[in-house]
This record gives sequence, C-alpha cells and structure tokens, in this order.
Amino acid sequence: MQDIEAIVSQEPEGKRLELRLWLRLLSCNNIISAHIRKRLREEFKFTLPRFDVLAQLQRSPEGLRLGELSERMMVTGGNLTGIVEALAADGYIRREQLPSDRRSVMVRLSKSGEKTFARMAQAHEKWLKELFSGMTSEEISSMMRELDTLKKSIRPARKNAS
Amino acid sequence: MQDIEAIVSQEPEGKRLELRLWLRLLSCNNIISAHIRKRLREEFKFTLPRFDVLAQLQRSPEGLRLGELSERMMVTGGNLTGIVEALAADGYIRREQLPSDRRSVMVRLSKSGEKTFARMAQAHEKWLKELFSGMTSEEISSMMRELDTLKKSIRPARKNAS
DNA sequence: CGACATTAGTTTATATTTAAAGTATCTACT
DNA sequence: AGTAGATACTTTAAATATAAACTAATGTCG
Repeated sequence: MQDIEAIVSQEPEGKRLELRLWLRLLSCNNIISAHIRKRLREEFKFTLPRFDVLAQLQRSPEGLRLGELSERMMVTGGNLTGIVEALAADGYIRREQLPSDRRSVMVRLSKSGEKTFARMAQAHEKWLKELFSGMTSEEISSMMRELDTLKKSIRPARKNAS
Repeated sequence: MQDIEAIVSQEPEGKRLELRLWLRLLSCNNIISAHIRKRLREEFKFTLPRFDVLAQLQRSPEGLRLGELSERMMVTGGNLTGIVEALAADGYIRREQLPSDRRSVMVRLSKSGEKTFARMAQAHEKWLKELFSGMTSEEISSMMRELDTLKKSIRPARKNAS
C-alpha cells in the first residue's frame, strides 16, 4: 500500500489529488457565496461582508474589538475600517472607545442591528439548508470531520512563511 | 484564538449542520487562499486572479473566449476585462479577434506566459501538497466525492445542462 | 523618567469584484 | 432586406480587499 502511494505521488503526471480537491473546494465555495450574495442583495438589499460583520457581532453580545473581528472574519484590518464605519453610519452597530486602552475600538450590535440581523439570519439558514439539501447528514458530518482535519493541517503552514 | 466554529458548535445540538459546514468550508477556503496569495506575491510577484487566468489558459492551449474564461473562473465578465488587459500588456497572453464573430475575443497564453506559468504551477502544486499533507489520500478522495455531491446539489440551472 | 519596540486602528494606493448600463455584432424571423 | 432580440464584451460606479505606510497609545527596560 505505502509503496503504491509513494510511486503514484512521484509520478509527474500523477493524480494531483490535492490540486483537484482544492479546485473543487473553490468551486463549491464560489457557487454558494454567489448564491447567498445574490439573495441577500435581492431580498434584503444587504451585502455579504456586512452580513458577516453582523453575524460575528451577534455571536459576541459583549462586543468585539476590531482586531478580534478582523481575525475572526479573516480579512485585513484596513478592510474592516470602512465596512464598520458604514454599518455604524446606518445605525446597525455602535463603536465605543475602550477606557482601558484608548487605541482599541469596541464594536457591538445596536437594537436595530439585532433586529435586522435576526431576519436575515433566518433566511440565510434556510438558503443553506436548500443548498446543502443534496447531502445526507452523514455526508455533512463526514465532510465536517475532514475539513476539521484539513484545518488543523493548514494552520501550522500559515506561520512558517513569514 | 477563538473561532467561529467553536462558538457556533455551542448552539443547540444537532442543529445548524449546514451552517456549521458552510462556515468551516469558508474558513478553510480563506486560509488556503490567503496562504497561496501570499506565497505567489512573495516568490513570484504575482496575484492569485492573474495566476488563475494563466492556469485556465494553460488547460486550453487552443485558447478561450472571454465568456468561457469568465464562466470557468466563476467571475463576472467585467472583472476579466481588466485582468486580461493587464496580462496582455505584460506579454503573458495574447488577445485575438475571432473572424467568425467579431464580438468575441480569443485569449491564449504566449510563450512567455507558458514559461512563467510553468514555474509558478510547480510551486503552486508543492504548496498545496504541503497544505493538504495532514489528510490521507482516502480522506481527500472522500471529500472530493462529497464535494461532488454538494456541487450537483447547488449548481444553479444553466442553459446548457452538461 | 526616556528611548524604543510593539500594538491597534486608520489611511493610502492599488487591485479585484460585482451589478448594471452601454456598445457592437450577430441571429432569427418576417 | 429590415428589424427585434440575443449575445459578447466593455464601461461605469460602488463595494470589497490587500499590503504597506502612518498615527497614536501602550509596554518594556535601562
């Protein structure tokens, strides 16, 4: 078994399993993202990144510093500055200075933000159920386990290239 | 560092499988994309979307029309116009009018583009092998099957059903 | 205290991305 | 032919995204 694997992976024209898996992952990701973005826009006139900010804040009622938000959303801080500013201007979130560290900005949902997000989140979850309706819960669980393995595999790979 | 999934997983048991799977998919996608984008930039001074264009063209030596390219890359046509123009200006690809249909633009790799892509593709595949090294080939194959199921589930109705 | 590095966010410049409107060309039908 | 509609791509405007430089506040260590 091991010999066969070793030989196959040395082949120049080998199966390139990793590449094919990555392309398929990308493909599913793009299709689902596009679908959700479209429905958010059509049904709520909202964008996906803004929805994502509200979703993160909803999970942290005590508020989040921008750095935490940036890390959880896996986007750069400079990106968040503008989105958070627009959401605050629209009244969905509030920004507060932290007395303990005046560099920090704490962000949390406003009442209006909570209400708006609640409506969207319900629809969002319904869309996901539709999109994933072709998979059994066993397949979903299996993929979740594999993605967990993958995530553990790629995390260490992140820190070495700096 | 706290994680989206860790929080969502605390929700009432058995619920929201689809949401959790989607968040995990997004998470892996973002980490891998960021990693590859960073290494492309550092080692080749190249961006990911430009790499993706070259990758698509490399798989179609006879060339691709912009519409085909757009569909395969799952980005809008307007997006491609600029990227393709920049790649052409840098000499990596060539654009040609189709005599049969003067609205169409055929794009293909130049010699320089082939050479540049070949170097990057080798590194790209190595990175992917590193990133996916925590998964066995059985897990990879299993996830590929599940992603295939998912893709069939989510693919929006198209005019040309394959 | 004081110099210096670190940290948290913002700003800047540039690239990517989308949606929607616009332009040119082609096709089909009368 | 003539014309209405479809198609292929471009342009536009706005949003999102990154990296890098910058500002302000904090921490460290002599």
